[in-house]
Amino acid sequence: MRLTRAGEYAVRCMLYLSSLGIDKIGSRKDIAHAMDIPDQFLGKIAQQLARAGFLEIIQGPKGGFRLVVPPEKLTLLGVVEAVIGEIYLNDCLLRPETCYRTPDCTVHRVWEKARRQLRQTLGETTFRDLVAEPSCFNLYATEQQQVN
Amino acid sequence: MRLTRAGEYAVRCMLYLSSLGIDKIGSRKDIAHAMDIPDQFLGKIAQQLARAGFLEIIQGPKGGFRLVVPPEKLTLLGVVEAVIGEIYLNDCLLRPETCYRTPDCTVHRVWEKARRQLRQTLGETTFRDLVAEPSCFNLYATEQQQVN
DNA sequence: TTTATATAGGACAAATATGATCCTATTTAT
DNA sequence: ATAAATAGGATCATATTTGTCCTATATAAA
Repeated sequence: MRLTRAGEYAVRCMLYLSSLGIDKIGSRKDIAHAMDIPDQFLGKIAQQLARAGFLEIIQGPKGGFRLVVPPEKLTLLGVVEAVIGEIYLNDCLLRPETCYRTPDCTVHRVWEKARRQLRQTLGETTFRDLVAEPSCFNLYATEQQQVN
Repeated sequence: MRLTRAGEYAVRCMLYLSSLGIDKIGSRKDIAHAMDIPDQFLGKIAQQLARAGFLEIIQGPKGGFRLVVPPEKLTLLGVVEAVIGEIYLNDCLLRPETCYRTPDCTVHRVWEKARRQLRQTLGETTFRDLVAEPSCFNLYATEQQQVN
């Protein structure tokens, strides 16, 4: 019941790009190094983030990733779910057909509430919020920014 | 980010025992059949629930499992965590040493809040609540009860 | 227009986690 | 004593996760 590495890496990547700001390209190698993400793996994750419409991938020399959604429109929930899929906390909610009396099952209702709260909390957190104050990783991004 | 089968089975097992009430023994086979849990697997899970002090395992003929905690003292959180371990939603919280500035990391704080809410919601739900109204599975238990 | 740089994306491999079963030992009611 | 029931170690099967390799493709710059 824990966020996967891929999900964690996605958040780091978007933290980096958010601190760069919109329209500025970060190379895959730079991001991978700064945020401690395996380079090739980051490529895969970026594809998912691109499909979700959060970043644009630029090929060729001077290529890399570019944020296309302003950080204040980008939520933690969106980024995480783009990579791990929509969050369900139990099978019962994901596959109601396996459940006998879904609508009024008490257990069901508790998990539904838990899920709603979780997605609410992640959903109301934007990357603007996250980058505004120091986080475990955005210090790397700012270092990088000064170097360039 | 989903509850494991083992966790789900543990909940079902405790639902059954809660509806039986304290001091009444349910055989492993009966529980497995009624709640649709693989018989041997249920054995393993029961061991964990026994270690957590939620049920007692009785060997020999007429053996089985017996609830030792009143359903109103038994929470969904307790049962789930007895089987899958304490809930953390990301590695960052589980292993703060891998994190560079744990205390004031913004990302960290969001996950911490999410975790607190989740554990709160699961923790305030008791098995008395769950058995009081119909759930996906307690109908089996009551059928069983009538048969015996 | 060629070359070098950078990512894309399919295939695949390794590691880990999960789900479940087999088998012998042990407990206990009768 | 015997039979019924669970314990618990070992093991297997499967799914998921985390990557890496390799060829193709795009593009900036000489």
